[in-house]
Amino acid sequence: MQDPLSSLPGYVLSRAAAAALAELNRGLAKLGVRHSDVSLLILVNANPRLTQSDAGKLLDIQRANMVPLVSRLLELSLISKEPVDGRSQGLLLTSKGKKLLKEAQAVIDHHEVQLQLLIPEHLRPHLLPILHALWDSSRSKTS
Amino acid sequence: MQDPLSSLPGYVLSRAAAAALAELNRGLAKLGVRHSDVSLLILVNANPRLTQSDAGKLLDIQRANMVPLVSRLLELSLISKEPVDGRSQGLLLTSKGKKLLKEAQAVIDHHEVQLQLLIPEHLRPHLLPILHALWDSSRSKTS
DNA sequence: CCGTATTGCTATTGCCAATAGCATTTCTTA
DNA sequence: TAAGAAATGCTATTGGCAATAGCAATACGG
Repeated sequence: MQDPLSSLPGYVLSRAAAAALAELNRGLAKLGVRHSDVSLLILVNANPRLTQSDAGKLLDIQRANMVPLVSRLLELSLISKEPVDGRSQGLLLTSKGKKLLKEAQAVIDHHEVQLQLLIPEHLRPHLLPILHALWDSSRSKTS
Repeated sequence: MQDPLSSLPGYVLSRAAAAALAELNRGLAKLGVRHSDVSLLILVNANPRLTQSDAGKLLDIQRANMVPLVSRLLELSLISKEPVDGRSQGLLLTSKGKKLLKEAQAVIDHHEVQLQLLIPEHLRPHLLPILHALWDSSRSKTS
């Protein structure tokens, strides 16, 4: 059986990412959240009163698509909104949100460790630089 | 602005893959196909009379999800079906499919080259081994 | 021959992203 | 300061892709 795809870095990149994401979501499912939820929680935790729009810019999620994401976290009482001015509202973690984030962090930490363990030791230091090289270029285009 | 996400390999992996995929799809859009279409075309080209089910196993796409994909390519006359036995049908590239694949290959080749160019030269040889390390582990779980 | 597995399919659901458009508020600057 | 431009949050819709459950027809194996 010929498999010309597994020699294409682009293809393997997608598959590796999909596998990692699926694995992460399996871990997060226990907490009732998805990876996108957690990425927002992490961001809000690090930047209290972050605007929904600004969070979207960092996460590369468009304003329109932030709405259901934020609504969901509001409904779960994981975040709250606090008016900043007449149109913007700063996001904050509730105590429930902080507690859940702590649990999610444990899941993520474990996930990241597992990821590293998959890679032969001598290649491990190169993982992040390579991925950043691939990602950062697209960032300069987008923003 | 704190960005705790960009130090997480798992997160950066997803973003890098998403960026690469989006870029590839931009290139393929001119041809009226998507990356998933092309991955199937490549596979069928390398393995004529491949069964839809077997292609799904290689691409990690479930049988049910292969249906719309194959239907689309049939409708575009890029592939054809040839009965193998009472239930299976082998997939074949039509001449139109071969022609389009050749154009798509050019797009992909260019895409893969660009990908490599983003990475500092001394890291380039490590790209594929690292990605395979991440991907292959999930393959042994799945199959 | 009979139970089991396989193949292709329908139908539905969920997640995530993209687009277009809208009302409100803020900023800019002439 | 008034007027145009930009930002913010939102609605509504669409598309791509994956997951699940279930079905009919066919093939396989003891």
